Amino acid sequence: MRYSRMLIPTIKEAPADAEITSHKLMLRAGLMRKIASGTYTYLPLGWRSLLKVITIIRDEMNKAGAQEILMPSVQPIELWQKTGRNIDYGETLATFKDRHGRENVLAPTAEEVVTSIAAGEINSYKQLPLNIYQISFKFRDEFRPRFGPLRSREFLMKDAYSFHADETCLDKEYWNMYETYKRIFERCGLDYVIVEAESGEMGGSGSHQFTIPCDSGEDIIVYTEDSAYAANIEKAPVDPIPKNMVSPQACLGVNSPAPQEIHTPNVGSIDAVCAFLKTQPKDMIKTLIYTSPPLTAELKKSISREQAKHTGGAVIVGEGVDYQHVAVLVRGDHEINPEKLRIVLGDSAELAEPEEIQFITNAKVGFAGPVGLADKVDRIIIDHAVAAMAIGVTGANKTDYHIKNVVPGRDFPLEGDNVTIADIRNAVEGDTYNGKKLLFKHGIEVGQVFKLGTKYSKKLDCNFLDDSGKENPCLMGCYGIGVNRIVASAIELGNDDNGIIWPISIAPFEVIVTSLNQDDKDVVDTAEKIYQQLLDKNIDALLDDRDLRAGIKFKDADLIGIPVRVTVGSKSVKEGSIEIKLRSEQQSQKFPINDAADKTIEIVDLLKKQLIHPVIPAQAGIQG
RNA sequence: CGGGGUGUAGCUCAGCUUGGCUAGAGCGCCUGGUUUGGGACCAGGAGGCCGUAGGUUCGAAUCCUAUCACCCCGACCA
Repeated sequence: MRYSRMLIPTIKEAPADAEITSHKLMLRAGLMRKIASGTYTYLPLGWRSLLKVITIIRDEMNKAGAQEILMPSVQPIELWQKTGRNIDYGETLATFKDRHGRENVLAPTAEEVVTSIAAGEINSYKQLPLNIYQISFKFRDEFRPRFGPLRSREFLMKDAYSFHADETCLDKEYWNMYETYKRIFERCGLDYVIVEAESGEMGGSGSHQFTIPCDSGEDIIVYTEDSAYAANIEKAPVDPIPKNMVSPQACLGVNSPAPQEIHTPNVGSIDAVCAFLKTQPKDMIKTLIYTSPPLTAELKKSISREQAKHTGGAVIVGEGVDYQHVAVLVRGDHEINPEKLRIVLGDSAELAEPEEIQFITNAKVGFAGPVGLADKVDRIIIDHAVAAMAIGVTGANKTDYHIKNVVPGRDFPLEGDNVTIADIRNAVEGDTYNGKKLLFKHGIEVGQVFKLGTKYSKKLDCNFLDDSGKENPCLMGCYGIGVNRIVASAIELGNDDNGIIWPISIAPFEVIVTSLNQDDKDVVDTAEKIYQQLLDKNIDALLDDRDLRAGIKFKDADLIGIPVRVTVGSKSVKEGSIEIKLRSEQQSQKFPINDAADKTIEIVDLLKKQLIHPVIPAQAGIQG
């Protein structure tokens, strides 16, 4: 490709709305342009990188025995209603009505479609296992798109789905994909970490996440100090805090002073209460009221204060569904982990509406507490750390009042039919797991493998006949990779003040031949010759043939981050040589013109070999 | 969705508090000349319904109202 003919609109200053390095550089290097919030056009250089990633993924997936297909982006909502995921996805699922009034969704993923396809085509165990995948655009109407391609509304995803007759077979394919993913990320030149993950809305059990550790990542990975265990924050378990470690006052137990109600007018927040009572968040007990399962949007709208009053009792009965109210207790300095809570509950839950809370606690939001709450809710779930508290401050279930000297176990029950003590909060600094200190790091999730089990096959009748003629639902696995995120995280990892430093495997070009003096025929001819030689040897080369000053060409080459630069200028050509410089190094090296192409090819090969990175720390003894 | 902020030239922004504008700067772009190994210099030039719609006023980029778009923060707040 000739630079003079290519659309590479580099800019000196980054547009004001770019925050993080990769986003800024992708705009500055002319890889993409924003068209609206969370939607981007990929320009020639950006698309080239994406295509290179796609090629690597496709190659490895095919080698692993998966077959590529293509599913539609527009899917009928009926499929989603069958699995109930139109509710789970909520607003993130973009829907529209077509001219006939049929409701469609813009695919955020494709479990429904692929399972319904498989349901139609799979009849016998003899057709199993099967692994099919696609690389296509997905759409998620993100609550808040940000960080450019890291959280965009439209993005490229590789999604693979496998079907199996038994657990052993699923397990085997799961690890096959796991190993395939390792190869993919290695070939992309990324340092990655594998962590245990919750399977989230996908359902099922068994999941690992492939994460690129870097500060701009939105995910938090948690690992033990000896790196023996790593998980994401949604999953990471914490050891219970031993009671006697909490406070010397623990021994006071029932001898603690009696609970005392205090007037705390308009003091709702933890911080405000702490300031008012001169206490600390860790000495407070937060009481949150959840509704499980979450109310539908219609039901939420229909809750008015009047209706709440008349609902009577803690249970709101929807159409054939029992809605439970659950009080969840965590320490003031801790955060509830929705995934852990979901597992304990066995169902998803959402914070209750203010009207419900008011009805249950008899107080404005901000003054709920566990004392006397047991009869008013269906369940109470208490975090280990709260159970271990000697004494604490809570809301009084009375507007503008709190209670101090509340002793868990004395002033509210720690056991009973509807009381559960469990690990339901996020790990924080200072926590341990298996007695080992937990450490934290930000990361970008670039891939995830799941065992889905029969969640989708049961709902969509994806069955097969086994060798005894009995019908069974297929066991499924699913495996996703965010293509745009790979490109963005490569830039997060590889950059300096001058611009991008690509891994050679996903760079838009492997080599840039910089022709410095367009008015010097020897220079032009030499550059042209080397460029042609490289093309002949299948090197992905860009010839900078623009009639511009040297400085601009160097700056642009650095900004767009081409790994190898061959510089052809008047001075060196006169003495029969050219220079080769790596983007990642400061110094260039001179070589005779005749050796230029061979030497360049040698360097490109070397860079490719160096891509194989060791897996850094903590992927644990998870495997096998 | 709640809170905060910003919309002025392709990009980065000034001007708005205290209306007087025939709207500015730097970068980028076009022309000519001098330069030419790390984003050159000089001269000339093109480019804006000041996000949009109303309103106040002799007069609005500036004040008021509405609306749209974009950016940042936000589970709780017990």
